[in-house]
Amino acid sequence: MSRAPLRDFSHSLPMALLRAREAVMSRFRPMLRAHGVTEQQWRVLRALEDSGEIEISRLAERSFILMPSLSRILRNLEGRDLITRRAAAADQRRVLAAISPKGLELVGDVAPHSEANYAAIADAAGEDNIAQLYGLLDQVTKSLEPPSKD
Amino acid sequence: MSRAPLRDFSHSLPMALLRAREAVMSRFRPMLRAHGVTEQQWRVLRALEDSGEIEISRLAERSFILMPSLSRILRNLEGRDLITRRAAAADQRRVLAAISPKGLELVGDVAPHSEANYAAIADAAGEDNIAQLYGLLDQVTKSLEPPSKD
DNA sequence: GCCTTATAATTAACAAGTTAAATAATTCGG
DNA sequence: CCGAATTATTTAACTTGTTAATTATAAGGC
Repeated sequence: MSRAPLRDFSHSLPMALLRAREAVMSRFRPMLRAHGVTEQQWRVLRALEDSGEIEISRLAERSFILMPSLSRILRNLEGRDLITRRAAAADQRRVLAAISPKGLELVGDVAPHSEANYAAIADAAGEDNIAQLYGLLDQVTKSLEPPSKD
Repeated sequence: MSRAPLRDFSHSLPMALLRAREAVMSRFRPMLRAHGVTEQQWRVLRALEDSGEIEISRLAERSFILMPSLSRILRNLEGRDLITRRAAAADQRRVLAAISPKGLELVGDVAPHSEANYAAIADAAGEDNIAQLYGLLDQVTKSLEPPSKD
């Protein structure tokens, strides 16, 4: 038998994950765009609403956005008065971010549409499949992450 | 009971997919980088090796890269003599791309490392989990895609 | 109290994602 | 044939991802 060629191109795990993510996000992006926020800006606003004022390093972890990207996103959101930033009193290196009233208002406007989308997705794909997918994704992700250092 | 707040921020399907994808890709990117290609450039080269000379619209579908991005990537790869581009004889609008000998050589160099990485990932996450994940991703993706128009 | 080292955040530089607009070639109706 | 509508690709403009370098502040050793 001949040497196995490269894995069949259509069967790549990163591609399958990308495709699935795109299938989901394509249902969200138009709605977010209509409200003037990108997917990542929305993640940041949601995370800030969830956490209250928070160090931006932790915000980066929670929203799963790298610091350089987050830095630009916060500059943008601050410029639109959707968030506030201030240096921490105890340590001037640390920056604390918080969602503003205007930001809260935006989240309030967008949230119902977001929830409706999630419901439509769960309906189309099947609640059970989604739940199973969550579980499997978490499991695989954890097994691939390097042993955490704390 | 109070109105349910927004879905728990940590339980978003797009985020779970993004995290899983990042867990996988973080094992590939350094290796690809060492060979001077990005993840997307690698996808394009692999797709071209797989398909032979092909219309770039179809290449976009296969590599799951939007045309504007692909256009830039092909310009880059052509500039490095890793691929060739030419107009189709029958229809001058269409552009055909093909991998070059130099591109094939690069793929040959990178492929063993890529395969080793896949094996390590399958080992770490469990073959069964990966297979199950593939199936579920395909299923969910298909159920969310709009009914194809052909 | 200094000087080195470490840490938090930003900036830089380049590649890619996303949407819209522009360009160029083809098809189609008359 | 000829001009309007279509189709394939590229370009434009803006945002984000990725890695490396830079800046500013804090912590520790002496």
